[in-house]
Amino acid sequence: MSKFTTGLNDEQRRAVLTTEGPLLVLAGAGTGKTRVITHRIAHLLAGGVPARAVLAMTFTNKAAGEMKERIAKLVPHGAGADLTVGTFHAFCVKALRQFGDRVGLRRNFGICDADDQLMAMKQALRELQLTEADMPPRLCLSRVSLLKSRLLGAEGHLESGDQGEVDLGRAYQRYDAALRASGVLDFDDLLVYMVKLLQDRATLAPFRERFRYLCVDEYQDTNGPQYEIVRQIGGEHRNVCVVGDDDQSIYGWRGADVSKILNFERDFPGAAVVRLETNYRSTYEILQGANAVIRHNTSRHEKTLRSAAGNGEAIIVRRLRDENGEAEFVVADMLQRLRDQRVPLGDLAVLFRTAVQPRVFEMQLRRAGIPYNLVGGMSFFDRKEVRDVLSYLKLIANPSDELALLRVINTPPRGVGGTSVEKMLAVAAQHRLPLADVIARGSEFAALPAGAVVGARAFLESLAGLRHLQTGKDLVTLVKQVVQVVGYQEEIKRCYPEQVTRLKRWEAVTEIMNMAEAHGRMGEAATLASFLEDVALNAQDDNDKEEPAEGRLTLMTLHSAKGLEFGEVYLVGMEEGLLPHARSVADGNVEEERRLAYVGITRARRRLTVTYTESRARYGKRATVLPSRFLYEMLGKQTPPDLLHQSAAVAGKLAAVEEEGAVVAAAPPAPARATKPAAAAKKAPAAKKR
DNA sequence: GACTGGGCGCTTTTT
DNA sequence: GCGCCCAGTC
Repeated sequence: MSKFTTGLNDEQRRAVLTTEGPLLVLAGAGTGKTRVITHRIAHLLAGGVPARAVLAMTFTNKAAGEMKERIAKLVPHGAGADLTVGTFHAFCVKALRQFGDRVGLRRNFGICDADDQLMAMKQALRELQLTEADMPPRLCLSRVSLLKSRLLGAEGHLESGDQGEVDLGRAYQRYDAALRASGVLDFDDLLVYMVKLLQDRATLAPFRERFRYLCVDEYQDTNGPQYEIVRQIGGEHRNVCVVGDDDQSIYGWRGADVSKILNFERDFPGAAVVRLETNYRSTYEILQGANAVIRHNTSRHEKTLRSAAGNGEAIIVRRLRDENGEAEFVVADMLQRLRDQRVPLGDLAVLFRTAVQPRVFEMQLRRAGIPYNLVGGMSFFDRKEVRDVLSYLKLIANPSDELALLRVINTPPRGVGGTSVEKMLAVAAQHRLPLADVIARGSEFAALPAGAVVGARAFLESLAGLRHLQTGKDLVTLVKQVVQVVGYQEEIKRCYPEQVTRLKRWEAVTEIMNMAEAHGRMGEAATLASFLEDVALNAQDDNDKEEPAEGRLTLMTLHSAKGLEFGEVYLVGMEEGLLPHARSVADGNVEEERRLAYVGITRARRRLTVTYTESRARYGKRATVLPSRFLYEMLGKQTPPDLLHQSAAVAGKLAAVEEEGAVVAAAPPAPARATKPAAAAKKAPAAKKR
């Protein structure tokens, strides 16, 4: 026995005590997953395992932070200091900084974000003379990312008979070449290069020797390279504990591979399996609804959530006329809960499928004067000013960062327009020189417009002049000087005549200064490079901390709700076409949508309200909509076959439009509709007239 | 080279 | 219905 098992149920205890050999913990929503992981690690340490032998990997910084914090509370002061707890990406960056030269990386490689990726891809497509119509950059990027997340290179596509596929392969190659030339890696590369690194036995051996106990959180979200990293490091001693819930796998579209958790017992023969099914979060009624929905998925580990909390209120289902009515109802209901039931604001959340849905809710909430927090949306780091200033900094840290250079080469305008940049790039390609060198030696090349060269060169030289200010104590000075040297404040004034927007924009710039100041306090270890790395890897988190959690209600997508819980949840837009999303229906991904619905339902502790509408404005047009099949499932009803047909027809049309020209056999024509969508709602208890 | 309007096309977004 | 891209003007 161990003191770390007191207060745990039998299954949790078994998971904590099973320290040797492979272990799969299937942790349903709200079953105390984090508790098990943290107690298990504390138990390992108490049993004499040195902290430095433990490697725990998560997908988010938030999860990593929480894990560290909770372990620290369990073990004697300082005993957890040598644990390696972090995201896969952070772990890989650290390893690659140390050994990256073995796989052809520079020590000071940068990490590029989504925006840089898009720029690189656009550049690649331009070079290949592919128009955006032939090959939309975003789509191309997501396909390349998907390939990387399966550890696939471009080769397979280059030999394809299909021109589109060949183009994709070539774009993949050009894109990668652009990143390499800039000395940066994208997020997928961090994992892919780590796998490459571990392929070398001599490099792998010390990792295996050191990390004798592995733990992976949210294993259902593991992609190809991540799995490979776990398999390589843990493959010999096999002390690999993975924790996750296949029913909450909602990131398939970006490469997460549920089959990894479904096949764990095959991949690690002899694995112990623990199912955590006692839910400490929600009422019996809510879990009934959740179980009833998820039961309809076919490929899953069988699990049924049991409520430890006992009975509560029935799930409330409401049908509304349209999205405005939906928002009105929800906000009015919330107001009533706040006033009459004294429900704290922080206990309330509205969850939705798509980013356009919250708009009407925001309007209503503002009108009602209720403070809310919209999670997601544009992040601080997506703002133009932030991206611009960070690009200057990236250029100072790494003069060959061509992506950063291209972004700000004419910001503020310095006479280096698109045509000039094109010419410079052409010269660079022709002479196989970095863009920065072409600019520096501009006068040697007759083909270049003199004015543009002078402007670009002056810009690069002024940045180079600041390169000496890179240490921790000078980070803030550096940012201030950069902003001053390029004249960014004036640029903001020029672009935004309105005082209010101007101030907001400038605020973002000063916020970077604050971040630099905070980072500088790390002391000697703080450098410009470490600052940029921190920003790249922790961007999302810094966004989160802005939220004054209490005293605001939450609006967020189902995706961002995973892992959270709220006293009272409004799951809105429970309609065919929205949840499940029409696109997913068309692609045959209804099971992942069902998991999304399941995630939504299981966020609620004591009260769940599900709403759907009769009509909804979509792409500016109003259309009649049907209640979601998941609603029927949740209520234990047969989904009308009609509804599925109609939904498939709508989805089919969408797909046909998208694959223009392709002969897509649309679903059979919708039968004469006669379903009464209200039927489901009528049965639902507690539906009250407003 | 820098600024304005018409046209198109749309999920989700841990790092 | 909104934003983003490109094409057209000054």
